[in-house]
Amino acid sequence: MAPPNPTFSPLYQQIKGLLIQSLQNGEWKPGELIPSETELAGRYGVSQGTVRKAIDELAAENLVVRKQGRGTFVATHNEDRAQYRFLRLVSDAGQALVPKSTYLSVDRVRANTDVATLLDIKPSDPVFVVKRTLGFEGIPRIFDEIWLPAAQYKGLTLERLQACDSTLYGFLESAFGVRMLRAVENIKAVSAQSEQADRLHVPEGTPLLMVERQSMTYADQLVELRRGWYVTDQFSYRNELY
Amino acid sequence: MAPPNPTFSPLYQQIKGLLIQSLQNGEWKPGELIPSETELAGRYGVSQGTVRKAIDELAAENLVVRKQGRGTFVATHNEDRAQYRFLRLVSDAGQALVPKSTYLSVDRVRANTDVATLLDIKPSDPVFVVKRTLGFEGIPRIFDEIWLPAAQYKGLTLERLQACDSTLYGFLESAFGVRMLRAVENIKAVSAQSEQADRLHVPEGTPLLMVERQSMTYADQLVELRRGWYVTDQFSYRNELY
DNA sequence: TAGTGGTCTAGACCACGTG
DNA sequence: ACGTGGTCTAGACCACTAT
Repeated sequence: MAPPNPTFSPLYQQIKGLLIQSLQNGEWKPGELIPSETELAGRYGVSQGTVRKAIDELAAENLVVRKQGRGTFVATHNEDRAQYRFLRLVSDAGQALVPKSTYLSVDRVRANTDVATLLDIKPSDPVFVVKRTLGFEGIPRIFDEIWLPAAQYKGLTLERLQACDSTLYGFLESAFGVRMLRAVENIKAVSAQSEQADRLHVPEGTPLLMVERQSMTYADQLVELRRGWYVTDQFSYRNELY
Repeated sequence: MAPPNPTFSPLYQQIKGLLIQSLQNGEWKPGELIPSETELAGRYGVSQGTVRKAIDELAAENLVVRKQGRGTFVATHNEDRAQYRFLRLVSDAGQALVPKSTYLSVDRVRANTDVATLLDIKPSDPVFVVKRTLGFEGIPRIFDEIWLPAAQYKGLTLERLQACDSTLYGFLESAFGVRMLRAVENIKAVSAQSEQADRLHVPEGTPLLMVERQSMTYADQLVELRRGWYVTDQFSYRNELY
């Protein structure tokens, strides 16, 4: 007899929202243990199964990591073997590849309209431009140009990047509290222009994979734009479809 | 006091296995409704919640599709709006793209070692080679070479492909009962060779995205190998990372 | 109105990791 | 031995779809 509720939202979704808030406001930091399911159930006044379903979704989105017998941890780009979580490369021989990065430059500039649009900021807002290469066995095979809205990365310098021995995302997470949660990539084939050819030690005109990535943190806020040029004669970009 | 079971397998995983068997042996065909959760619970002698968790995983893997109030259906490459489930392209303007395919040839040949390895069959086993283009607004922008182990596609001809107005996967599903469930892609940038340049109306040497896809059906059995060359100056290959 | 999947609960027990 | 997440159950109720 009761009318159906047009704005129905499952309890576990609301709990999920509360958990995301606690993650976002830093109540639980990357790498830390969050309270147990029963404790959270008590805190929010719901059953343990409802908390479980909320955490299930967070785990599916890689915001947290469950470890049986130990607890649930906030996901981190550091110290996990989740290094290079977003970079899926396989060598032609079929092995996974671990690149080594070399930072070339960091500049503070004003965003052009192109970059501003893709970062959802105002044109002429300040951004850092980071250039680097990723190499395998000493040979640079990826050249990245990375735009970071300056507002969220105050104090970024080339020296700090070069001094850091973790992943870029690991560094940005621990130094600026910016957590990369999700990204969208658009991939094309292009011809190497002079700068790319130079950085990658290939002739101009060499076909390169161009990967444009927009990365997001909580609430889908854009916090990185990146264009990478890949020399793919020894390896491939790997993707799985379901 | 009881010793832990080293070969522990959750009940819902076993149920999932039974459900997959029924899907595989054709008890429920693509597009059909499968029995309700309560009925399956009765059949297997478990609770409805256990069946639910099994079906949850099948739905997450796109083997079945749940529709609230109606039931659970076997996934299909036909009649769904799940057309081109594995092809994620976006135009530079940001819209999704719906290609139109043109079949060029079908040949029955013996697999070379390269193809045989990637299809997990014996060299010199017979395979069909299908060539086609995908176009947008009449302009061919993707050239595909598709290898299909002949054993599973008896009677495939160019005429049948040309006569069919559904997706390739939709056709292979209804004509041969082969369901593409999962695929792995390796992507590179290459220079257009003569055949590709010819088919795609671009000069030789044009940078092309080369997408090599291995497709699998139940039990991860390889049932397709495909190499596609994409002219990516008007659109991109889209990928989402989590 | 009947049947389906979707949510929520409460409680029991198991497997895993750590002391 | 203890606490955690993981499984399983049984039952109640809600939302959606079809008839």
